[in-house]
Amino acid sequence: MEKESRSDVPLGRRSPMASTRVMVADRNVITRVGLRSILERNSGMAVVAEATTYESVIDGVDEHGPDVLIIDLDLGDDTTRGLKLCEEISERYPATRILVLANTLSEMIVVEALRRGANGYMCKDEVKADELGKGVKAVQEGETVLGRGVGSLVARGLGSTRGQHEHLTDRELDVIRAVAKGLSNKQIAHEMFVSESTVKFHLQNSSKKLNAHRRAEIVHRATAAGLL
Amino acid sequence: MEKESRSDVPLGRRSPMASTRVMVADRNVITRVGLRSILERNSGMAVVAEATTYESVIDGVDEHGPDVLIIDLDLGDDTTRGLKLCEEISERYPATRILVLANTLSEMIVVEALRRGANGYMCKDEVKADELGKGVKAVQEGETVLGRGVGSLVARGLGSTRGQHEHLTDRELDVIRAVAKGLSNKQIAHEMFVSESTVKFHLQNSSKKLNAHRRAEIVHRATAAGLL
DNA sequence: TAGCGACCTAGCCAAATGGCTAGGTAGGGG
DNA sequence: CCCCTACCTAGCCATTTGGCTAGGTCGCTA
Repeated sequence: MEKESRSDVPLGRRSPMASTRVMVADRNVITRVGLRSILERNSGMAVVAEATTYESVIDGVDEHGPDVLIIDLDLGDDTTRGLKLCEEISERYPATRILVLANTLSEMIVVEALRRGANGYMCKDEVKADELGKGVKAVQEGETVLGRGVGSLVARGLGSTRGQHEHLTDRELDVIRAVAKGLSNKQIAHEMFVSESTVKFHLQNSSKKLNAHRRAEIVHRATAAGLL
Repeated sequence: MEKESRSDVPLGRRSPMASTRVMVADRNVITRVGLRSILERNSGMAVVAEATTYESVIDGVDEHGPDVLIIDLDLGDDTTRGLKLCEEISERYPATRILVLANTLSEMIVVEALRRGANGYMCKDEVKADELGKGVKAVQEGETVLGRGVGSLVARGLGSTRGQHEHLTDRELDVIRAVAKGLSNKQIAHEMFVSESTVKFHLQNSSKKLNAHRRAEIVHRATAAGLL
């Protein structure tokens, strides 16, 4: 509790104890309660707000101006919305640091999140209790924190020549979702009111972006990345 | 299905306070802490043991003889091990009721778990705090509990003529995992030291069991079911 | 002992896919 | 205005697939 650093933080909002004010965004009650318990008990932090939907995150940040927002990108059916949320919050509320707490680990999502303003990324299943408090503190102080497993994953990715994740377009995702349902190109074409060629076109592009060579692999990677 | 019986509960083990003794098996610290907090605070239950690996679950049950074991089937890389664990515990320790607390919802897994001795199935992301306590109590008293979303899922499945989930064999899973990696039948055959025909054979069988018609769909369903 | 399930192999054929080249439009931003 | 992106379409051809029938062995259990 001996930090004060950043003078651009709205001091009026901070408690006299200068304890870190945290907001938790996660649809899972158990996780919310667990985080609150761990953070407040062991690290002397205060969870000042919770959110369970994409809509309510912004409101919570706006109202409570937390030092750190701990967020699970998957607050509904679409992880990409979580990514957009990171971008919006880091732009509109630069005083609030963002620590992503994910269920799954995907290089693509990690990189994308950091690129859009997240200051840390941890994996729920890997993290240990004491690392959480330390991570939050570090993020608050401006560091970039990568939890267990995350760091090595990203490092491996950086070493592999390609830095092009250029996310899938809406149309590509539509096609991939249809492929996952087991539809043929012809069926997908019919369902989307386009020609079979177009479907193949989108799939070819998806293949390149995901670095896959077979539709089964495309589905697998997209699923693992939480894009489905 | 409404039953009321429940005079067959082993009273001898219950504490004088009649408080429920719970064991939690989950690799995720946050979930463990959250469950403990919710159960002990709101429902007057006691979490007497925790486990984070398949190996330690049996030991914990044996040593503490909990009334209810709350378990996430995915305690490592292989959900099927969680299923086997259900079977073993319900056989060797019939006094301990099993409540599965899963991350994902898949009809196949739910049915399989219940068939192998689980007494309840809830989904982490759907369940509300008060439902947890009630669910644990109900399970302890011999009821079968299906959490939010789970019940309707199973009901839909039962209505749809087919009750054949006959789980995938080891070999079939091997093939599916290879398919997910984007390998062709030829490559898989080579990797597994069998003929291409055999690979096709396993895939045909997998298709029927999962009710899929394309390898992409097989991968998707297997993934959704947590078999990957 | 017969039956069953898991496993393995072969061959056939229509259909689907992957990988490519080579075009087109519409909208946004420098 | 031009460039870039997302989107859409066409055709070609080798390879892969889906779906089928028809065999075989092994080990377990009724």
